[in-house]
Parts: sequence; structure tokens; C-alpha cells
Amino acid sequence: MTQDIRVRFAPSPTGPLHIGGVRTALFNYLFAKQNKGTFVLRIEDTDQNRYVPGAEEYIKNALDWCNIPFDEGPGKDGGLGPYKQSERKDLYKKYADELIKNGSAYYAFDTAQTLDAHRKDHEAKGKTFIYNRHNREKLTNSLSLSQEEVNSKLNSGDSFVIRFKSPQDETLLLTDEIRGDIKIDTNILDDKILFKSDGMPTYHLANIVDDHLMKITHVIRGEEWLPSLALHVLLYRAFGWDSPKFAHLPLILKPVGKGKLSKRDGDKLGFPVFPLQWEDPKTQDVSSGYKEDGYLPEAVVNMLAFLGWNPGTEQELFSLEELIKEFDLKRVNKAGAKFDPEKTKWFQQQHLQKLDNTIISKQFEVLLSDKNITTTLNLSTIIETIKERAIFIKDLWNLTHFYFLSPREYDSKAVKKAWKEDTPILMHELTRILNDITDFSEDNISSIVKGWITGKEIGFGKIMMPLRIALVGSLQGPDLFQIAAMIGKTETIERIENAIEIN
RNA sequence: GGCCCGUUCGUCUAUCGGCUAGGACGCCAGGUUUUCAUCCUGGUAAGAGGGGUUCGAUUCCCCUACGGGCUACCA
Repeated sequence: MTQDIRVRFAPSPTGPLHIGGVRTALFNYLFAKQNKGTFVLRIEDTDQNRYVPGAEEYIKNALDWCNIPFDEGPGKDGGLGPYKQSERKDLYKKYADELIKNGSAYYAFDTAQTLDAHRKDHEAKGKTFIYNRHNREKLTNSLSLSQEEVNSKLNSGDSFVIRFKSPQDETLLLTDEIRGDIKIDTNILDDKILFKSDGMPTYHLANIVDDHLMKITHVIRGEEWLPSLALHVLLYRAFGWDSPKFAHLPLILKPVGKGKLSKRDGDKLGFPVFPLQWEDPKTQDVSSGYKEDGYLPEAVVNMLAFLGWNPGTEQELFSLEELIKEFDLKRVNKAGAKFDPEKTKWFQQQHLQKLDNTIISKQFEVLLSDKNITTTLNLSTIIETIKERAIFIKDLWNLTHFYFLSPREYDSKAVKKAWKEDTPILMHELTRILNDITDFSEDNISSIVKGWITGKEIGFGKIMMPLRIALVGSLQGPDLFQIAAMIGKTETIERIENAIEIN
């Protein structure tokens, strides 16, 4: 029997989740669902100083909006909780002690100031200070001190941390599911702090303990964790636990300039970097979100999936279900990808076209009622004829206002181009023609008006363009006869008469 | 600085030693739309550089360059 696949997304609630985080969650979700596995959300709030109220809620809402719900996590107990590390606090000390007992870790009493001084000192000499075998004997810790000294410090309540004792002279062979084999010399490893003086574990300890206890089989996370992989693998070994498989995702980079896409890039670059809008509780600064900007979650998900992954075929438009089916860790790229806001819009436009008209209608109705517009027209029909021009649902208003409202003003450039001296006479004549039509259907109006124009032996433009100005207000919009049929005979004639009067 | 990862059109990418290097976004041109947008068709544009290995390298190896990440009692 094969092991049940379990993955986790483990964000830190230090602010809104940015799209890089959403993509990590997405890849975890896709991998889990494809393998009929479990997607766990774990909140890594071991740093009390950086905790931001509302961030955890934001993370849950963001996953929810993206339709990538977690199976287990805060508020969704799967029997392996709690799923917030602050609520698991008591657990970690025991494991840190276990490592001390088996010789894999040690107490260290050096103050932050001492270490800072060492770092500065080394830096001045062009060297790097690493707390490891090179100097641990010279620092204040349970490796350099006698047992009595250590006990006395511990008993007198001196603050301490617990550090990992990196092994010597070993070449570690690590395996990443995306990158393949990576060789690491253990001598360059830092004796990382596992347990802080405030009684909380660091990421490294908490992460390993929780992943083990939560039976995580695959750790899929951002590339920024790759340098910690050796430490993590070593920790599993020190505990005598089987290590899960690891996959490090390439980073999402800024569209312009250097470096990875960061939270601060938000509105500065003119596009959202967050799934949902976020108001900073301290500064009240508001960062825009994809949802509020009018993006469909399926478009954002599709875009994100293609940042660092592709199916190997030429298909680019995917539903979430299709992504679950086709996703493959082995097809994830190694190199970082620059984020492309233009292509994101294209995904949005494409997904809007796929969206059912009745769903669009519902949202469009809300938009109309915000503008105090009530109508008896069939919205689905209007949307069907117009939606291919839209990128966002909110675009529909600019594309359809003339169905609901008579033009209040006329585009001056259009008038100049198409409204000539003899236009009023022609328009008058047109109203009489239109008035005589009993079957005011698109096809019928079309054939009668076209017949009339042909009979007059004048250019179509002389009639069609002014008529468009009269009905729409500018030289835009779908087929004119379709519009006329839609708004009806009375309204059509009224609009032409208005236009004659004003222009 | 040290360590690690990476490097194909401007951007996202395909290619698992045979390439006239394919697709998408963007951009440009033409067509359709008697308008605008959409749409269609076409075009533009790439293997960082240098060494190997090989009959043959974008593909495998090495070096250099460049890019990215990490280097906290942050995650």
C-alpha cells in the first residue's frame, strides 16, 4: 500500500499573502488533489514580533477566493492539529531537548551583542563569521563550558538558545524533486539556532517537528529555502525520522528591474501583487487586489500555474480541474520567472469569454443597479453580443451603456468626421422609413434600411455613421441594427431626432 | 565577501544529441467588422561567451560572465 500523500502550505502571518505565496499554495494543492492526498494549512507564527493581525484571516480568504481550499488547518481539524505553531509551543522544547540529549544540539549563551561584534569584526577583515565548528569551542556554549558551568547558567535562569551541531567533514547528497541532486559540504554549515531564548522554536525546528508530526510526505516551497535544505535533512536524521521529499519552486521576479517580486512592489508598479485587497492595520495603506480589480480567480490561478510550470503541450488555458489532472512537479522550471502583468490580462480576458453568460449577467445586474438602472432588456443577449470585447466584467458598462441610456453627449471627433451638412435631411428621411417598419427585428430593419440606402445611390457611410452617432453617441459598438432592434422603434427614432436637434 | 541555484525571442516557455529552434504575451502589417473593439492571417525576435565530449551539440562536461537566492534569537 502506498503512503497517503500529504502536503502543506505554511505561511507566516506577517502580512498579506502575495502572489508568489499563492502560487506555492496552488502547486501544493494541485499536487495533493492529483494524488488524492491532503492539503494542510499551517500557520507559522513563531515570531511574535512580526505577527500582523488580520494576516491569518487574509490567508484563508485568499485561498478561498482562489478555490484552493485546505483540507486540514486552523478551524478544520484533521486530528493532527493544532495547526498554528503558537498553539504548539509546548511541544517543541521536548524535541529540542531530545537533540541535546543525543548530542545533535547544544546550549549557547552568547548574547546577540557579542555575536554582532564578532560579525562586524570578521566583516572588517573581509571574512564571514559562521557559528560552527570553526569557532564554537571559543564561544560560550555547552560544548566549550564545563558541565557545572552549564548547569549553573541554566539554573540561574541565564537566557540561552539551542543550536544545532553541524556534523564535520561530510558531503551530503541532497535530492530536490525539481533540481535533482545537490552536494553540500557540511563544514560550511552554520550551527543554526533551533530554539530561541524567548521559549519559541525557530522556523527550522518547528518546521521539521510539525512536518513529521503532521505526516507530511512532500515539502513544496519556494527556492528561498534551498539553502536550508541541508540543515533540514540533517535534522530529520538527528531525530531518526524519515525525511519527506522536497521540491523548491523557482521564484517570481519583478517584471522590471532586479530581484524577486516583493510585497512592496504592489501599486508602485501599477498592478496588484496580492490576491485580495489589503489595508495595513498600522499605516492604513491600501494595496490593491486581483479580486477587487475585477480579475476572475480562475484567470489568476491559470496565470500563476504558468509561472514556472507548463504542460509540455501548446494548451495554455486551463481550468482548475484540468490543472489538477495535468500538473507535474517534474515539469516545473528551475529558473525564476519575471511576472508579466500584460499576460495576466490576457488570461483574464480568455477566462471571461469562457464564463457562463448567466453568471456574468448576475454580476452585471449588480453593476447596473449601482448606477440606478433598471431594464427589461435581456442581459444575457446583450452580454453574448458584447463580451468578446471585454476584459473585465466592469468593462461591460462602457460597452453597453447605450442599450440603457440615450446618449447625453456626442463624441466631437466622431461628429466632425461623420455629421455633414446634409445629414439632418437624411436622418429625417430615415426616421420616416423606420417609422413605417412594423416588424422591428434586426434582420428586417437591416434589409429595409440597406435597401433604402442602395436605392438612394449614396454611400453607406453617409447614413450608417450618423445613425451610429445618434444611437450610441460615438463611432463605437456592435452591429447598429442589432442595437436598434434591441432598444425598439420609439427609442431609435427619438434618439435620431435628438441628434438632429443637437448636432 | 562566502555558499547554493539558475541562464532559449523584450517576457512566459517547448525541445529529454539530428533544428529550417515551436507556441503564447507584447509589438508591427494586412484582412474582416461600411464604425470602434474583438477576431483572423502574416511578420518581428532567442540558444550569454569560451573550451571540451561527439559524425553531430540549444541539449552532456568544464571554465568565465551574468542573473537570482541565502548568509538573523525572520519566515
